[in-house]
Amino acid sequence: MAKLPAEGTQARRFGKTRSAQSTALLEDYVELIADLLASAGEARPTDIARRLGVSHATAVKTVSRLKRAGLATARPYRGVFLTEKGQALADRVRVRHRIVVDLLCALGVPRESAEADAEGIEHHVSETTLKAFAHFLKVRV
Amino acid sequence: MAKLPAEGTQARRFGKTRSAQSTALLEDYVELIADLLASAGEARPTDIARRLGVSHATAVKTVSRLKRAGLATARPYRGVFLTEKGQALADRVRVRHRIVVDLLCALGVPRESAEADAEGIEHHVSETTLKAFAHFLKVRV
DNA sequence: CAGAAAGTGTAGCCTGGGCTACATATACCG
DNA sequence: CGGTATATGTAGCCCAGGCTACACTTTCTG
Repeated sequence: MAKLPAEGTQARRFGKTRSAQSTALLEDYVELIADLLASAGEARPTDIARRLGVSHATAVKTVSRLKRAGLATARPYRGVFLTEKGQALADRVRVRHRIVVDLLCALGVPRESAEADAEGIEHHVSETTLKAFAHFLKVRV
Repeated sequence: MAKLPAEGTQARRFGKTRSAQSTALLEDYVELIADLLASAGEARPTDIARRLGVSHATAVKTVSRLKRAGLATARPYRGVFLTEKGQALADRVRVRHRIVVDLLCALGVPRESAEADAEGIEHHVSETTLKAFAHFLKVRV
């Protein structure tokens, strides 16, 4: 609408959105694995699959992608663990998730919706935006 | 942490996020096509491709998915148009996009980042959350 | 401690969304 | 009006991320 952005700008944004999507899944897995390790002491493919609502085969396949990406380690029949890099990512993701949920709640979104939407939103929140969220929460709540 | 959600809840959220991703692209296309039709009078596959930063072949393929989904019509070498359904979707998407961008700006996110992040975020904002955003913008700005 | 149950892994299939390469259609001009 | 440049469409490839089916471990239990 009368905006007519220089075509390169929009293209760049879309590219970024696309690549964000490819890492989103890995972030979710890493976050969940960290959670399972912390709460249950182990992260088994079946647990992961159940929590994510996918088949165990899908979970196994994705875990092998995590390994390829250097985020996790796993030995057959012995559960999944995070590498340092994976753990660091999990920490970052958890912090970001909290902030997004808190922000939505602060804006009046009911807890349940906030949790659900945050799951999708969080992967697209840049550092800059995250800082703005955190700042808003600090001064405004 | 220590949350241990009933496993079904989280699974449902992830499922929703996944399906949101599959419609996200179609929403982007529809929005862009509406934009091109409004500003240039026509939407050609090559323009779409350029704006989205993909090859024209990809654009053509996706347009055919839009057709299958009943959102667009296109005749060979004659450009792309939206069906009523597609136009309605475009309108909804545009409104949502505006609200998300405005909200981010209201929270102190610089315009440039707001536009970029909104591109990814908007597809995951539920009706409920969108209403909360709109309400916040009304009372608070 | 053997057999059943539960978990794990592998293979093979499908769809979406990218790409390049090539062939065809349209449009623009000398 | 013919030829070049641009746009369009098609084919075929790749990878991610789902799935089911099947085979094999591990664990639990009578």
